[in-house]
Amino acid sequence: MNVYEDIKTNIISIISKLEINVNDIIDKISVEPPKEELHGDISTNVAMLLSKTLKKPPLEIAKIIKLELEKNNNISKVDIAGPGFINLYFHTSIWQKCCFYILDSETDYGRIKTDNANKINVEYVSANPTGPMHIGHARGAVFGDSLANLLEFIGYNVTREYYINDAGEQVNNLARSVYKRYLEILNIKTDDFTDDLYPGEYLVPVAEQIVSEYEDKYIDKSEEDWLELFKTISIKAMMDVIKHDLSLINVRHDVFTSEAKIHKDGYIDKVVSILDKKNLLYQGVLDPPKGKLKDDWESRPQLLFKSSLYGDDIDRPLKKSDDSWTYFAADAAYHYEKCNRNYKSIINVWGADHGGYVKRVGGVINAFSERKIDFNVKLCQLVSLSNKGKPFKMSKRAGNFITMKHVIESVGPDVLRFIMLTRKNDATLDFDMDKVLEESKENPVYYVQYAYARVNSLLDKSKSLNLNNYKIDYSLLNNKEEVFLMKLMAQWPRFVEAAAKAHEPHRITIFLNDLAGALHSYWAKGNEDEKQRIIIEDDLLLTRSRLALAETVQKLIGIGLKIIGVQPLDKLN
RNA sequence: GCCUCCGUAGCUCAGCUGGAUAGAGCGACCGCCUUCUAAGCGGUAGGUCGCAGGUUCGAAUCCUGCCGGGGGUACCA
Repeated sequence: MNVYEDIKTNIISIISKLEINVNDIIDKISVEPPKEELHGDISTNVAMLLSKTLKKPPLEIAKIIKLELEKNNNISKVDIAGPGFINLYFHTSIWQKCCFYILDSETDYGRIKTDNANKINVEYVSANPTGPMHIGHARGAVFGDSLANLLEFIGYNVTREYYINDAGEQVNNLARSVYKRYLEILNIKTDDFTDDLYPGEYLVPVAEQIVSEYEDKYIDKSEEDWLELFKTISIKAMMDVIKHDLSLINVRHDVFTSEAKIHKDGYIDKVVSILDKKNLLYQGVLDPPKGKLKDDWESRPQLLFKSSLYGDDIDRPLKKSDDSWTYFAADAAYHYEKCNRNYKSIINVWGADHGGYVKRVGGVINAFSERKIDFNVKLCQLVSLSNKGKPFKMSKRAGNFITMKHVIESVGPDVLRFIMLTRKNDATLDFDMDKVLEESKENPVYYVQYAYARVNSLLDKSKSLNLNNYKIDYSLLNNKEEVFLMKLMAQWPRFVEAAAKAHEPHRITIFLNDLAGALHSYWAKGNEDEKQRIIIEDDLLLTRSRLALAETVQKLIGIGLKIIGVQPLDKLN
């Protein structure tokens, strides 16, 4: 049951009797609650939209539509206001009906049945397997996972994917770093860690594992003898760490794709020949970048992809000066492989520092799919971690590198997940580890969880009252706070759908915050006036009905929390 | 230089893809616990939506140009 959708259908059927092409304006028709309460329950702009095509003033069109809408039994009053808005007022019974539907329905309110053909791929996290995850990775992980949940909720068949960057120089450096730790454990002197290596302590256990298995077999061997083995073991160990950390915040993936395998399976050659056939490759010389020129910049011809045809600033190289493939070449191959899996839509969740990469990957996807696959990159801006207002300056060198695991251990997975979704992805986010645990409205997580828990305490309290002997009667619920709650919940389906289509899971936390606030207000009325309490022992029919409303709110909060992956709490302390 | 994101109350930010008189929390000030959980509620004060143009019935929202801040700027991943 979706009141807004029903009214839109009603409006469309009305205007389709007029001599116009409804499809032209169907997406522009707004059917939404007006900001101003005085403007009714639902407002629509349809008369203003039709004004141009019908060549009549909006007010005249509004009058015609008004007459038709007045035939709808749920509507108590239709007003025409301002430049041509049509404002609808509903009988309270429709909100009561909707509320009953939410509570009674076995499926989650607002959920749309899965359409298996509607395949969508969401790639997120994809942290390099060179070390544990930090707070920035956490944002991408939570955002991506919640977005995947959200898309699933509105009926997409979602594949959750992780791209493992297990090829190239950085994983060789990982292996070299582990080799140094290996020598250290065996008391063999080595040089200090150079800039390109990973000095973190977290590699020591990996080296210990190798020592216990192979002893000193590799101490005096040359790199080519141990590199592959060390690399394989280290990458696996790091992926295990990452997967474990992700499991702590309930983030999971369906598919892990290995960059090394993309190389090995010959996808790059395939892609190069496809792009070449489409006349999108050439040998060329790039202009030096403007601004500060790097010391080692040299002008030379190289194999380039015509990404500038797809909105990129310049064409992008596929081969390095040593004739090996660039990261982009492998990434192009990876996305080609992804495109072959029949997704209608591909979403990549990246850190903002990869922003410059969007156009070229979009370019190859458009090239492969003939622009048929909808490609979206969601960039998550930086997270600045602080404690009691003082920013943490993180540097791997100084050893004050704060891992995601550390944050989870100090604030818990629910707080971490919720806070990560209190801002939209393209705004920077301040994460204060201390503030986030405060017992106040400063902390939106508990504000929502408290609302959920409060309903539980009502349920406990009411157990002895044998309320099941009474039948829920929502028509008893018509005071201001009650109707407000019901109207707010009726908006959920359109809200959740809009959030999913905009790829903005943070809107769920905002909705939950509003809903929790409305419940807290309702509750507080009972502090001012005993008759406004939910449990009233000498009116059990009313108690039963009010309690049902509270349960409905609780149920909807539970549905919303599930999308953002936060556990509801039955009790707060 | 170029690309990109951000700029809304003292602070941190929402604003439902163009709607009517711009909202919330924190901070400030004033109230509410013999009460279903006060991690809560109510109220007051606080705005040139960075600036200037443009698009139209209508702009915080879309376009252009500035100003300020973050990120990115061949051969890393």
